[in-house]
Amino acid sequence: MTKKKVTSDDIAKQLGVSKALVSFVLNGKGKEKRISDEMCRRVFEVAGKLNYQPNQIARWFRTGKTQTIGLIIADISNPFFGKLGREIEREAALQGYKVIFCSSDESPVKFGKQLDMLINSRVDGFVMAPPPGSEEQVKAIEMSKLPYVLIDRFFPSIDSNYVVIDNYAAAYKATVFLLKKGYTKIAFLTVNDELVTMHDRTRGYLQALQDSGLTLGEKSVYRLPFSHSKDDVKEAIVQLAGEKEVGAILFSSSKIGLMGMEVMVELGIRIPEDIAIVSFDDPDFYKVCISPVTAIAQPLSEMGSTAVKILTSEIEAGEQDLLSRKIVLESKFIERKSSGE
Amino acid sequence: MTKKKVTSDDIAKQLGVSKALVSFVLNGKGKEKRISDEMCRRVFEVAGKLNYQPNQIARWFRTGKTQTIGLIIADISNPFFGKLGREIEREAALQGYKVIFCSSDESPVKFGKQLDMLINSRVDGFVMAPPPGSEEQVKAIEMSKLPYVLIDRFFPSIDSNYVVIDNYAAAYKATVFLLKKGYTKIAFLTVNDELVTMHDRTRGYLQALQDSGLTLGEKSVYRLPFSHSKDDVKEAIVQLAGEKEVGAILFSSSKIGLMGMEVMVELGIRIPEDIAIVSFDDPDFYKVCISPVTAIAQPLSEMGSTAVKILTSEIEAGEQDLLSRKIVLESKFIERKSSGE
DNA sequence: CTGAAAGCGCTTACAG
DNA sequence: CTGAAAGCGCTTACAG
Repeated sequence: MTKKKVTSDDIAKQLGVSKALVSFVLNGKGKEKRISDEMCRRVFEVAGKLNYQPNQIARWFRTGKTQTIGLIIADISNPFFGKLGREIEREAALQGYKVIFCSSDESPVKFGKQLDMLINSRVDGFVMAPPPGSEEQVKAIEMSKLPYVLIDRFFPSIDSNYVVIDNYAAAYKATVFLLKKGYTKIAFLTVNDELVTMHDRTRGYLQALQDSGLTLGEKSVYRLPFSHSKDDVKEAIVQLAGEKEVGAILFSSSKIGLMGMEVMVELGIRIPEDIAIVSFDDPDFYKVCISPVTAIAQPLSEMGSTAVKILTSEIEAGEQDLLSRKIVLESKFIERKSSGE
Repeated sequence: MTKKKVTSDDIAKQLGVSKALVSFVLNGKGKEKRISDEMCRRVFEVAGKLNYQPNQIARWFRTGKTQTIGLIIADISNPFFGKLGREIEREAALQGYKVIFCSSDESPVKFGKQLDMLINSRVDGFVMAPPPGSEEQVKAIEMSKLPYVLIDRFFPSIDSNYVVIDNYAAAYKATVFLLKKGYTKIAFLTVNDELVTMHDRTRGYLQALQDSGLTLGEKSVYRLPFSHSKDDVKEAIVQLAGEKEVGAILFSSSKIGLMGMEVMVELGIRIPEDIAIVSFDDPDFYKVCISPVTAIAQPLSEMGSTAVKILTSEIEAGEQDLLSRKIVLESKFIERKSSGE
């Protein structure tokens, strides 16, 4: 168990050849460079005997590639991003990439700093869910010439790769579902409505109401402040349950759905007897909630692996495709008890 | 918006000085090296004007430090590790480190590969929750001379840094709590009992039963197979609810607790009327479960930040402390409805 | 007190 | 077809 790191030069010296030859052989270019089989065999033999571990940093430095992906999501402790992150890690590993995780907390400033840090760390590319109001930061990536794929969100003003679901259709469908159940007073509780992703959900909801001939309209969309706290949710729910006499609520994410349920439990509002609920996202625990939650499940596994595949193909192509890949996947509606009989 | 990367040499040439001087100034060693204030000012000025971004890889290569921590947990999509990972990321960022996330899926083989990959990527150290049976892999880290801190778990056979909670005491307390509620038939559902962490929970549970004069003992400990599926949990629960006529179950983790509740919902077993439950861990959703879950909350924030602080202090000290830091934190018992009146 | 030179460990273009 | 040499962009020990 020696302490000294063995380098390619050590192998070369021991064999009386140049370290260039060692490098060729170890990188599988022996054939290509017409190095004799016997020599190749001996290089591998000595490398194994010395337990040679190439210094990756030297390689990165030389090649400019780090085999690293920068991932920026809102918050890794949010189960939605946890599942997504897991898939991204899995697919990246499959392709020989490691991933640096960053949580932006939906702050454009933090996001910008993380982006700079990752660019300076010479990641090969990014997968990210940019926070609201971060168009400038995203555009600035262009300067670095690094490829990136947006996930869960995108900006209409930026022509980029992205992987999202059809949010409009999903919200429309969920709202129609509640209407068919007989609910007429349906509220929509959301946050980050500036993001297309979220706004498409709002649009889908409103359109479904309109198409049904109801005119509750805008009044029933509750846009929570940017950094929403449980108190904000509470205030909204108190109003909805009280004067608004709402019969059902559609939550625009599981994070807000969870907060909503917490508040309802505290206030003694029964689900679905007093108020029925449907929620975007489908974390595992929705099955065991106070009333199992009717959910709009996103194909997180497919979203994550698709994003990574697009990214690595661009990294390996050496430059960005002229054509951005814009992937829109379908979600799955899962009925449970929270939406009533 | 030029494409060419600016290097420290560009700044040096423009000022007619050596790039060494530029390096000194930019690294805040101007004073130390007695470089005139005027020169320092000009260096910063030109660096700003050229929008100089030092090539971190070159720096890493030169210094051998990457300002990167390797984090290996079981599964980032598990809320327990999600919260923990979030705290680790936060504290690491505070200290100027980025973190590469790896999920081992509790596989020693995968874990070993991730370790090798991270060592070759020259991370500065590790924070990890090693899977059962990975003693050899952990010991192998010694060869790399890299510092590491275990989290949530440790191996009695390895003298290392670690941060855990007092699992024995927590399980003991939870069991006594159930006994005081009047339950006499209490089962303990667990997995990975080979890990001290988990085994300490088992011991605490058994000791509490013994101290109370009850002799249900071993028979009520259900050790699920290593890679437990919902079917395994179902089988156990069916037995417990049926012939065993158990009145309460203590779950050894939130992952298994969630599965347990799913099964109970499917089987129509009411909580706590038919069977009361208490669970280790306290994910957010425990508050809104079918019956809000009485939980043993771990201080995840403190665990994460403590682990990172120990690690970075060792990284910066240049070598491992002779004394391993073994931190045992307290957990918090939170009573909710799932444990009955 | 200041600055030129060496060198980290690879890969690859190029000369023989 | 093979191998010696250059060079990636920093930092720091060392000579002046």
